[in-house]
Amino acid sequence: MATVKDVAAHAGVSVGTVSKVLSGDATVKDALRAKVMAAVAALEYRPNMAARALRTNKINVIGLVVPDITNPFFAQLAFRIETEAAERGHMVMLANTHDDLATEARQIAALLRQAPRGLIIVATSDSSAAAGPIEVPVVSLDRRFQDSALISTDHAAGSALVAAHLVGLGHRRIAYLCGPQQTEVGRQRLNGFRDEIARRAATHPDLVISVHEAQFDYESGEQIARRLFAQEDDLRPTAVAAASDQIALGVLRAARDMALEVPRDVAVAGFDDITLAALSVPRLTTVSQPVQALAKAAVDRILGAAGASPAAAGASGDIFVEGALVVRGSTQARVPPPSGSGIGSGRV
Amino acid sequence: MATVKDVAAHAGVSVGTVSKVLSGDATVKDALRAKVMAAVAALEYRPNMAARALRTNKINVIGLVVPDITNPFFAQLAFRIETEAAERGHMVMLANTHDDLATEARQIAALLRQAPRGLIIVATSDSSAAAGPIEVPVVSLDRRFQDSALISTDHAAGSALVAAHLVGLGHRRIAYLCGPQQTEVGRQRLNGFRDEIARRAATHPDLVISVHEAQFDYESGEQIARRLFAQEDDLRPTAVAAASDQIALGVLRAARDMALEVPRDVAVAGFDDITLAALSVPRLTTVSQPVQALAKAAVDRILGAAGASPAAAGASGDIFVEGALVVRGSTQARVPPPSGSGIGSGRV
DNA sequence: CTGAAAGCGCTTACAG
DNA sequence: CTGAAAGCGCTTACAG
Repeated sequence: MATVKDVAAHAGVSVGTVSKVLSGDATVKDALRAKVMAAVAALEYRPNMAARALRTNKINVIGLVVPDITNPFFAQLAFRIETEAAERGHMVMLANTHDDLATEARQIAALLRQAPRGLIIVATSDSSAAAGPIEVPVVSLDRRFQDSALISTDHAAGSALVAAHLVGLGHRRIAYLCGPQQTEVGRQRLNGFRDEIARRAATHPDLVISVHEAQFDYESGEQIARRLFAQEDDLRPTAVAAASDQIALGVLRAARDMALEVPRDVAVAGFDDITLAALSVPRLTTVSQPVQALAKAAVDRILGAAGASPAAAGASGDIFVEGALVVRGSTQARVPPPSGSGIGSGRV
Repeated sequence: MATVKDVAAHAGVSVGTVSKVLSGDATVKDALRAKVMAAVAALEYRPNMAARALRTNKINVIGLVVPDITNPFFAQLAFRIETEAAERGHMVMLANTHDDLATEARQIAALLRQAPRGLIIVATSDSSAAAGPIEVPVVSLDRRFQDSALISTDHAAGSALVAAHLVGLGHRRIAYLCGPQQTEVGRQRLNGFRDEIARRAATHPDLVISVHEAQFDYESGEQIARRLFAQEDDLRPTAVAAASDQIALGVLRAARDMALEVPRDVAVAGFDDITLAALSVPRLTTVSQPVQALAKAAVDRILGAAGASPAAAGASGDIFVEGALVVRGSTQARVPPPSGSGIGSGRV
């Protein structure tokens, strides 16, 4: 491997000049610059990153910590983060914590030893233990790590979109299958949904909501839905919104088993827009998480936003990005939209 | 950050001794070792990886190049590789090529600049262009990169397992939906299936196989299956094996649409064992790829197998790992097993 | 068994 | 505008 020394000799200049040319120092005269560039090309010189890192004490690497890259949502985040980082000349070091606190601590320590530009951490679901001050920028993604700033989907706003959609379709008896209330995500999604329903109840006095706590999984969704669907027709909800697509898929299964047709007999909506949501029968109305925006915000935080909007962050430094309602076959109008709202008012 | 110098001063020894203790040099006397360790603990000393890398010219990092980490199979490989590497004290740098040749070349160059221990590459589907000699160990995973050794599932053997399973269940009229024959995977899976059928035909003269080329996707599977299922009962295959789960899922859909019950009217089997395979109705019989063994073999190749089996590699250095047949609800016996084979002979 | 010293490849004040 | 020199933190022959 050629070094700056070789390049300097080949170009007939000092190593200092080579270094300046390489770093784009504007004070180098064009003639010298050209000679150096020629030598760089001739020798196929590639800078030694370790030496540069030792000298400057920073390396173009971002550490990414996730519970399990096998989770499709985390894989999507990782994909976007890596792509964004690559565009800005940085590599990504990946670490899985297996959703285990001790492993998380170990992985973070290992990452820190590489002296990365910063850390993007999707924390383990157990609240993460404090682990001594970290000298590089750290940002939490999706799940908060210690007291670092959080970047996540605006779960409450997303749930509100679903609530508004269902009410707009004419549903008045709605069941909400919330996630575990000891999780922040579970709470925020429920709050957003309930608040929006409360707002709508002002103009729709007949609006009724029932809330049922589920796990974020298929089974609990199916189980709760079976109970709901076993009720008489005029008690049964006409729409079921779930705190996750997994739950909603379970609801879909229960409906099919109990000979209820979706969306004719009951509308169903989820949250997350996992791949399966577009493959179910019928396809699932849901809220897609703004993966790319989340990834970009996280990388911007570490590398410094180049022309980004620092205003997006609140005083706490937290950033919440709005998801988008994706309307598919599992929801449809119960009654025609009020004539006053005009043609197409049912679209979102 | 404390340095070796600080530790040396704190322990009252030279930096050379500190370094020796840290590297586990056995010649250091216990008394000194203890003093050094105490200083390390007191100062919370953490070695500077950049300095170590500069000096030794190697860094405990493995580069991993995949087309797209969002692909569940690659995500699983990445998860296992990272876990395996972490256990051996190494970090993983992740790069996505977006299945684009130019991006692949750029990502590999970027990775190489970090002077990693080696590169594990899942090549882009287009044959990868040569890109100058690479100085570190490189191993291809799943898809061959240039002329580097390949580690992959033994696709032919896996297909043979499916063929043997179906014949063993009593099927004599079998359709095989192969993958694109310009892909190596497509060819190997077809060859393995066809060879096993040919072998069985020796003892089952009535065994008939028809082969139909599909893409590795849902749609082409559904489309071909519709044609197959439109045939009269005594021409229609009693079993359909597909070169991928995606294809098989399409077959399942076609069967449902045409009122054929799986597995009663027709047995269906796939390949890959994607997550969806265990969620379909009925659940899909398939071949699971030995992800963990593949990952371990790849890491062993880069880091040097600690007590592994070098004998596993052929002369070419290629390693093929056998997948496992996973029997689920989509296949079942057409006829009782021959009495000679005893109870339970139908199990695999 | 331990220490002193060189040197890995780079960047960065500092002279000139 | 360019060059000479120090030094980042570590490891490793080499003396002793």
